[in-house]
Amino acid sequence: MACWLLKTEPDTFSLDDLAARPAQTEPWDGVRNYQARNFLRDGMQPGDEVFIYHSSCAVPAIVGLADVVGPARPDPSQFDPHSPYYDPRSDRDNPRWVLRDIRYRSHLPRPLPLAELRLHAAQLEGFALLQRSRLSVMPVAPGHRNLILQLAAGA
DNA sequence: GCCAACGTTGGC
DNA sequence: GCCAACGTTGGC
Repeated sequence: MACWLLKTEPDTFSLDDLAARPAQTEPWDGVRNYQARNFLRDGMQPGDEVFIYHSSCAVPAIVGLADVVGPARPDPSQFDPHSPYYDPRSDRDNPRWVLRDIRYRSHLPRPLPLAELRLHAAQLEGFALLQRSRLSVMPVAPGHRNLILQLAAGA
């Protein structure tokens, strides 16, 4: 079972917001980057594990865990002219953008700040989050996943 | 608020 | 198909 990381701006939608949703589940919409889209659409499987990361905030950090629920499906916001995610060039018969439904699992024992992850850069080599990547959906290698859980659980 | 990184757009 | 200009992300 694969592991992923999703970025979100907590001012817009936080882990707490996810936990407060009906069925603690939210359509993860608004992804408008092709590489991220491909991970969402082609990489993820139902049941996969997801780290939730808070970006563009006082302490950017990995804050919790969630699960992928069900298959990829077209992101309705791409067809909504009033949505900030509207894409007039997307074709209804061949939608360009997809979303996944994401269900809350847990908060980490403590948030794990990006600055702290950087202290372990050697062990996290290849982790897209540390390479100033603008990717909002990225894979997490098993070894990296275990280290993250270990750090969040420990000192 | 600054600015570096970097993905996307569009002229040629 | 190249690549410069542009816009956005996101840490600091």
